[in-house]
Amino acid sequence: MPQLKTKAPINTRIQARNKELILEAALEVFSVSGFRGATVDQIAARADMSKPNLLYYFRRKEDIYVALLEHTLSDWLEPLRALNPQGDPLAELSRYITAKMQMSEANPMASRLFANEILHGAPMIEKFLKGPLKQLVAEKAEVIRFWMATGKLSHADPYHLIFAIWAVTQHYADFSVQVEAVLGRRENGSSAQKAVLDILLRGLRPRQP
Amino acid sequence: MPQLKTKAPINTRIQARNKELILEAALEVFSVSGFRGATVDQIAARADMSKPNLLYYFRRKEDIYVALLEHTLSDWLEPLRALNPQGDPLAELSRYITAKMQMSEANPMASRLFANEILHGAPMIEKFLKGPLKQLVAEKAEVIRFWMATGKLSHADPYHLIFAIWAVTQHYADFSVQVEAVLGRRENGSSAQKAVLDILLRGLRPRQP
DNA sequence: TCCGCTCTTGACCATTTGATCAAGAATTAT
DNA sequence: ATAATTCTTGATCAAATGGTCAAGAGCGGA
Repeated sequence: MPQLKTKAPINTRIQARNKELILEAALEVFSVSGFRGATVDQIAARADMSKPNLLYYFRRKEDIYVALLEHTLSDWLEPLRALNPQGDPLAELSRYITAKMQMSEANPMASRLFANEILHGAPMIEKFLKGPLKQLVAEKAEVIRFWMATGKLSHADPYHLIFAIWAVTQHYADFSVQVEAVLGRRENGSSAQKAVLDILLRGLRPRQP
Repeated sequence: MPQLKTKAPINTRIQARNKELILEAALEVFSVSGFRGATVDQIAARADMSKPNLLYYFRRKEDIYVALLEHTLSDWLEPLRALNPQGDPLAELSRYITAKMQMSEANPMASRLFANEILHGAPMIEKFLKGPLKQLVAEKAEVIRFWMATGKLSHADPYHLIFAIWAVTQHYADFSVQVEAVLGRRENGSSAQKAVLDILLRGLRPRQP
């Protein structure tokens, strides 16, 4: 009797494990070399797997790349999502910036992966940028604008403030080679954190009445 | 009689013109695709030249890339070099930031070329980063520290302040795709300029005594 | 145990791409 | 003019690389 099994979309244990191994290896390779620069052989080698085996799980190189981006996009936005309109404005922004700095330090590879993708025109995540990201930023910019209107924060353009936070925090991951070359040493995460908080937030304290 | 001509290191008119054409084309291609992603064919096509002809002027793809980096590295530092210890601190920093924003807008391709190189570990310009760049930054950080010590600027870490300026100003060139996606339009250069100046400098005004 | 499905891989293929070469065209110097 | 030098290119090569295939190994359910 022909088994009418609904082509299980569920991963077997082996599939789950190997896909995870592949994504892990791919992050290392793509973040260093970019999409074009990375080779399937490199990824397979890092994942300790033959190339055809790897291509059994992801049929095309591009599929790995896209899966990787999707796999981390959501995490990337979490700190911004967590910005709480009811909280104290300076404390909320401070928490946001700190979270971003910690992500840069803990997972610079993911940061570089995105940086590379956007630098090259974001061909794979255009939809994401113009959709979910744009909407989330609009929402949070409104929150910031509200805080400013109520006098709890001095005035500044909320969008450009968010861009500045992104730029500065991700700089430490994306351009770490330059940062380390200029400082002549590996950067101490927490001292950079303090300095960045200070530079970005000091100007936002409301003037005393 | 055997011409004992000292293998003229001087470029002919044709050489000068064609090398310039090639570098111009190469900037467009490398800044979009990175070193690995760019192909010699693409560059040759943009330069309106056959591939062997291009390789007559630059024997290897890498030579074009290196020449391009060297060709622009110096320009890139000019605004920082121009920071004048004798000038008014806030005016000097303001001028520096404005100059960097204008460079980002006028020549985003050069900015992306560097961003890409550094993102990938700066294999070609490591020496530059650890030498000339490090030294220049040390010098200017000292100037900023001096300004702060004399009370003309409130205190902040000069190195991280410089990193923040780089990060924010170059963000508009390197991540323009994201900026435009989030804003839903092409960014107006001058409004970004104002916002950035405000965000970066407001906190540096010395508190009134 | 046995059967079907999943997993794994060596060998192979087609395309892309950096680079070479020899030969001819254009330019320059005498 | 003419010889020497510089410039240009079609043809071609070797290596790298994304992807395929068929055949076999391993695993799980009956």
